[in-house]
Amino acid sequence: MASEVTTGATLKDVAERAGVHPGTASRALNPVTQGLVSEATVRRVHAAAKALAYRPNSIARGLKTNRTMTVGIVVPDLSNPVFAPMVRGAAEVLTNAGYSSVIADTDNDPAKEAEAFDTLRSRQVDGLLVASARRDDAAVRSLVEGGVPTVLLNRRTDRTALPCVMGDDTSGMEQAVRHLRALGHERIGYLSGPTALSTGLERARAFRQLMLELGGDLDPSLTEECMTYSVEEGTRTGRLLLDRARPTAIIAGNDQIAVGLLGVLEERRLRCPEDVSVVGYNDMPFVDKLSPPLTTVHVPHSAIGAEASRILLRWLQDGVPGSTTISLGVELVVRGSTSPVREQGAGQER
Amino acid sequence: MASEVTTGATLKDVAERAGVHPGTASRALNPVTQGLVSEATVRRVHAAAKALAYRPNSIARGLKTNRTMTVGIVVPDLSNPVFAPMVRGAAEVLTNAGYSSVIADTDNDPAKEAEAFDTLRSRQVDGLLVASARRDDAAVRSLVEGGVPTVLLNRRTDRTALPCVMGDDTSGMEQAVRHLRALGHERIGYLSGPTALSTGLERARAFRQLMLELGGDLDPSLTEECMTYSVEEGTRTGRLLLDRARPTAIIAGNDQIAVGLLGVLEERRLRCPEDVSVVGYNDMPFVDKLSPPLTTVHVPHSAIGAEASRILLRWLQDGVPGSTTISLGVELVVRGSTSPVREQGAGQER
DNA sequence: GTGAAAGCGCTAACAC
DNA sequence: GTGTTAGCGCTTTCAC
Repeated sequence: MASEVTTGATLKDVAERAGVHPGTASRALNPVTQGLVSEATVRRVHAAAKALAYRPNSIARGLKTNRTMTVGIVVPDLSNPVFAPMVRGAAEVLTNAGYSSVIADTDNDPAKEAEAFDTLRSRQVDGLLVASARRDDAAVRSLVEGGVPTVLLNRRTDRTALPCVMGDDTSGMEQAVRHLRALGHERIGYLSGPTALSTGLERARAFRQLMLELGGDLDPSLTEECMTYSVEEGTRTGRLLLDRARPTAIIAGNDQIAVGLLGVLEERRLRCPEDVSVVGYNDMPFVDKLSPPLTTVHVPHSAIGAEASRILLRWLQDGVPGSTTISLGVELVVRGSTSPVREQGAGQER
Repeated sequence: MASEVTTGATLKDVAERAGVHPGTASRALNPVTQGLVSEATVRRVHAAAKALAYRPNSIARGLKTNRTMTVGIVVPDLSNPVFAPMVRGAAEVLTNAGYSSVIADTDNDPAKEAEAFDTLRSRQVDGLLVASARRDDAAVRSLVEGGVPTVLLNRRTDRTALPCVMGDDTSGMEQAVRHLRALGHERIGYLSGPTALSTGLERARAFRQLMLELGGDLDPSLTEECMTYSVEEGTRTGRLLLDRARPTAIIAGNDQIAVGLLGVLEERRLRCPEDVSVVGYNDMPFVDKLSPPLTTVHVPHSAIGAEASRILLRWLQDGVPGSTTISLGVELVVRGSTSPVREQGAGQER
């Protein structure tokens, strides 16, 4: 007779082999209920389980207990270097707590996001980690109404009271602006991320606020908004900005935008940092190897994922959402793309 | 009475509302069995389902059908830029086929890998995509014995006959060596990836093979092996190599190693590409922005994930493993880190 | 074309 | 301490 490799042993098989009832076997195998069973039985059952290479069917358990020990993680684009570490940080904490992570990539598409939520709920995930939220996100709102424990990562929505873990954008922008002001820059350009995302809006607001406080030039012609966080948009808006203004420094809404901007500087024969200082945001891998190495705000993405998971786990355990928004500390990393402002006119026009 | 937001409607509820038996409702809702039900009933059931916002419980379905429509994806390190696109490519194909993806990050730890396989099997995944395999991987072998449909990505094992999708390492290395030879390089160094991984071994073999064929210098002092694919190891082995040899060009086992090497070149005041040409492998994001922009072999990681998923899907459908190993085309991308060899002695000693 | 009933593998309330 | 029983939500024979 062929050995039954594919079909694993069931609890009934284990019970039979140990000469006990399935119910007893279940108790013996579950660490929590194990105390209700005699030590000898526990040993026998465990031996039988081992002999049969018994693997509990968590699907069946989930059906009974109404908990799947699974959480859904929804990201806008896994190949974007800021989200992968977030997922990794989250998955690690989740795994250690016995949870599995189902991943969904929305490709920055609201329709796919809604679909992902649907699928995930169908799969009875116990909770959700969402990094794809737009400020006005109907799908996320319906999640709240559906009562699914959900924690937002990095991006938050405007009108929902969901817990959210993110980097401290105000602090990050403050460090960036102070750094530039300390170097003597007054005309500071700003290439904003999309303000349909909370990160884009909040960094832009913080920038304006800080410039107001520290007395920089708030000429609106010094600001341009990208439609997406991408190198291409950095290129496009960088050109627009430099076509009409002469900032001595530019802050970019994130590192991709900064990279696009660096390209524009090069194509216009403007040197960085001598002619224009540039500050990015996120501290993506390898931006320290660019030329010049990018001065940027380091955001602890992995920690964001980990912390969000802990909040979700607590929610799952207590049944009530815990903390609301928490901002993790960020830190400006000064590298080669920023330097003191040059004397007016000293070579700005090549 | 409080509205029952968290507990979704069940099939029984839908059936009741439509005035039919749950079995009938099930048939009406399932596209395959829908033909067995009168059109009027189908409409009534669908209406009821919609009204109750019915969401089928795929857990319960899985218990009955023995298929969870879930596949596990196991990667060694999600924050490594080569794996994220692979996962993304896989998840997209899988999602379109109605499957969900459970992700597991092994952190390059064999023990964690074994654990991940266990968990995933417990969760009754229909199949597995494994990108973390070592050449000698006991855990993967036991997967085969367990009969779990599994497709390997990028890295393959020595003695298992599992389907595997990867980049064509021989072709990649051939293009790299030919390029360098065409530029006049004869003393070509090689910073190998770990040969415990199939990619490390196969690229190293291909390198030696090609050098033999094209008549380059095969002095063993021109080769050094990294213990991991990392910038640090690139730095370490780069120093070792340059301490004892004077290659005019160096090929790195991957881009991280190349980045480490670039750092060593800088610290030794050797210019790239004037003094030493450098070739990487993988074409990670942003290596085109390094200085100099890295010449490297482009590997279609996202396509590897997608193709592996298709093979797995077919296996799941037909019940038999399809193709075995398939190599996807790779292409050398020539950028600024390689140039013609300089005259002997012309400035090599600063 | 539809209802009835069994059962996937497991857990938990209830006996004894 | 252990056996019994019911049932999680669904699919799928089998009747009719």
